[in-house]
Amino acid sequence: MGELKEDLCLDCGLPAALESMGERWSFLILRAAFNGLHHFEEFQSTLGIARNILANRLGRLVDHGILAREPMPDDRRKIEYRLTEKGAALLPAMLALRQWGEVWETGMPSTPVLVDTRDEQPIRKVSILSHDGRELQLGDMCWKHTHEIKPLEMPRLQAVA
Amino acid sequence: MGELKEDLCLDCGLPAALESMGERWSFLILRAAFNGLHHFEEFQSTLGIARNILANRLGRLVDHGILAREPMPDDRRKIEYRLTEKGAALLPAMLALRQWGEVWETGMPSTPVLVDTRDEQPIRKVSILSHDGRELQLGDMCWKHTHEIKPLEMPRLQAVA
DNA sequence: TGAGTAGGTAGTGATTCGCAACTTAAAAAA
DNA sequence: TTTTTTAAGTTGCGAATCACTACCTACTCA
Repeated sequence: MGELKEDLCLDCGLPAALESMGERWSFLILRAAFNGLHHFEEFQSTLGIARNILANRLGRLVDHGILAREPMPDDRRKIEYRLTEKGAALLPAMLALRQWGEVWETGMPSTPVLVDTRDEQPIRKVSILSHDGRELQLGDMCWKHTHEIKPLEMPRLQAVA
Repeated sequence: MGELKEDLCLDCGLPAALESMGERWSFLILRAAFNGLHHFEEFQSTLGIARNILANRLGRLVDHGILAREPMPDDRRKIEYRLTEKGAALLPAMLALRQWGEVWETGMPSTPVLVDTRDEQPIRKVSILSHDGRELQLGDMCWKHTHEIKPLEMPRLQAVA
């Protein structure tokens, strides 16, 4: 991929994120991992991905610290790929994309669905919230440079001391 | 791209979403659109993308209804690409991915940042919330099939009638 | 009418992709 | 112990996609 102009490359997490997740299969492999798959052959037969591409993508995800690669102690041929903390942190992005696909492409809810273990109720739609918890649409927001942002005035209760 | 096995292909919005957004440049073009860019040359000079690839991606995003293509009335050479409702709905996914990149790749906040127009405070981190608003981590959730989910018992106030 | 500009196409070589066949090392079976 | 099976890759090859440069075509403006 060509290089971005500096001001769009250095200061935004998106190109950085795409460095590891910008390839088509990466998301699907990761989704399978979130669904509890751990082994090469599981990914391969479930996704129908070519073996060399799968090997390449798993390697890349491991290189980026998104998956951890570990031979199983009881059968050292078996390699377990499991999500790292960094990989697990991609869940909101994955879900947001999946939910978008449900609403705007397939028109139906996906299965299976993530539920809160506590009460088995489905999670909310991923959305954008203001600092005080209101849901925001694109029209409710604008772009500011970091230095333009004023710290929030807190109710000064324990302040002065 | 090869075809997925049916049970992973038909019932999930993610592969559907990747059909339009699975290519590397798509996210970056869309980010530029969210940042207020509207014209071919703006995208080209800002992103440094090859012209034919840009033309191809813009066309594809238009085909998928994510961008709308409209010649400007005052100068009909000029074409305006603007986000459709469907395109704007990708913002949570884009932000989630960008925030992930900030935390796990660049290690610094991106600029510019989205703020609530009302109070100019930055938005919250995109996260996963339970139906009643608690923030959930991966360990707090599990997968269920749709038919296994029981409707939530509501406090029966106006129920019986 | 001629110059400039916005938005694209065309040609070309490098890279990536998907498929099938092969490899390697460990485990299980005989 | 030898043979077979299995998990996880690697290799080779043709097809598709990519990026780079140059060219093209409307339309506008002087």
